[in-house]
Amino acid sequence: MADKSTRRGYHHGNLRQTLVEAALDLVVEKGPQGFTMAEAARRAEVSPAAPYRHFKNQQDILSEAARQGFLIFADKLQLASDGAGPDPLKAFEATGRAYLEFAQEHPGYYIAMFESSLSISKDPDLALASNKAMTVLTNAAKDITAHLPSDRRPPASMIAHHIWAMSHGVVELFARAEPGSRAPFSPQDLLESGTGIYLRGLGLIPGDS
Amino acid sequence: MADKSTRRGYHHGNLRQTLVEAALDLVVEKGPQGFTMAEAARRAEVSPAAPYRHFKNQQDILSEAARQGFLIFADKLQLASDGAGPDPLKAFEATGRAYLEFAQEHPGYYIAMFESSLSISKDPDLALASNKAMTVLTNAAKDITAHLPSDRRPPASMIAHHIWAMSHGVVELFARAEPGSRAPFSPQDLLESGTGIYLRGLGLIPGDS
DNA sequence: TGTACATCAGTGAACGCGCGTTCACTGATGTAC
DNA sequence: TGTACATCAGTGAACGCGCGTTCACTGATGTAC
Repeated sequence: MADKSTRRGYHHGNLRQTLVEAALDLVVEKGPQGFTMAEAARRAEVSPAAPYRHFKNQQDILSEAARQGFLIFADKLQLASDGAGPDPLKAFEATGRAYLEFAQEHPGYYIAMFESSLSISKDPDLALASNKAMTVLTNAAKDITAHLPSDRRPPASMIAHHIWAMSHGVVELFARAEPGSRAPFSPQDLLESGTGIYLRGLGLIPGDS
Repeated sequence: MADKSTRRGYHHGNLRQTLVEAALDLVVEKGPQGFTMAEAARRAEVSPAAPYRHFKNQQDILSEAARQGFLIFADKLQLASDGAGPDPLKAFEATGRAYLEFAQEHPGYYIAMFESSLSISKDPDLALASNKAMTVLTNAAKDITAHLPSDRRPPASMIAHHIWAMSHGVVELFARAEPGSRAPFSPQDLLESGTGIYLRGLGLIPGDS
């Protein structure tokens, strides 16, 4: 209907973020390495040289995408944790659900963050954002272990790593696959039941019920 | 010292497997998409056209690599399970350790199998090999749940999926990273402690000890 | 309010490159008799 | 054992392609006075 190039003069106005979003789409469509500078520029309807006004190089766009992703991710986890009421166990479970939800709602961010093999430690901004997310998870773990007798209390960060690993595994193996291909269980059910059994193992859920 | 092209006449003799191995190396060095037909041929010291005598196209090499990987993987898991003695719990734990070991010993296979985004369901041979591995895991799960009261016994395949997810998560997040970057715990410790807590949650390990 | 000028954010053409794949070919090997 | 011939497994040159990045440029915007 409308002219495609409406309201676009010589300057784009929002090219930086548009490029990041193009990268996110591309990474979802073609895999973490399927993203190219040229295609991103094409989708943003600018010349192939334009992106270099905003990013040093190809890595740099992905890096920025991952950074944004970690921040949104951390926020979402925090929000879920905070909004689950006073019971730290409920908060922890809500955080796990939020993890999976994030991966499904924002596959592009998730891929940029965890599958594009950029070295987090090399980019301070990225490291900061990543740590922020990890901290939310670790805090949630701290809250649930606070009630455990100290002789049966594993380090909170270890628990956080366990849950992170299981969540990530569920996302990669069962949430990304073609529907029905790999599991007779939904990713949600798998993560919920898995963390449930795990939490019982910690002594936080009674044997029955 | 020796002439590099010693004992290589017009025919290579073992090009098919050599190419698969080159692909495995490349995939480790440059990521799942970093593998190229041309580079694989170069490493095998044949012309760029030679690979097409053995493989239909690029996908086809990766597919074959993954297929081999699944078979070796299944064997290794089975061997670990069988060799752990009569206690099914020990067998299950040994299987988990074998999973991680495989990923560390054969990163190329692991990447081809789980990170190169080939659709397993499209290649029957690949599906067969993949199922074989999954079956080993499920059987190990079946054996440990056999002793549980039936009202507290989750489906074996669900348990298998849980353990698979956690193992995969540990591999991807903590075993592949640059040393010391992400975790204060070794991948081995993380997986061992994680499955330990999980098995306690199933009621298979007593509360203490 | 108006003007000169610096700076910003685009353009478009070009570069060199490596890739996947195909083609007609040829050397080596295996087999029927 | 020897020979004719089919088949197998290589070669090397070529194709068209899309990519990342750079360059000198130019149009648009913001600012000092």
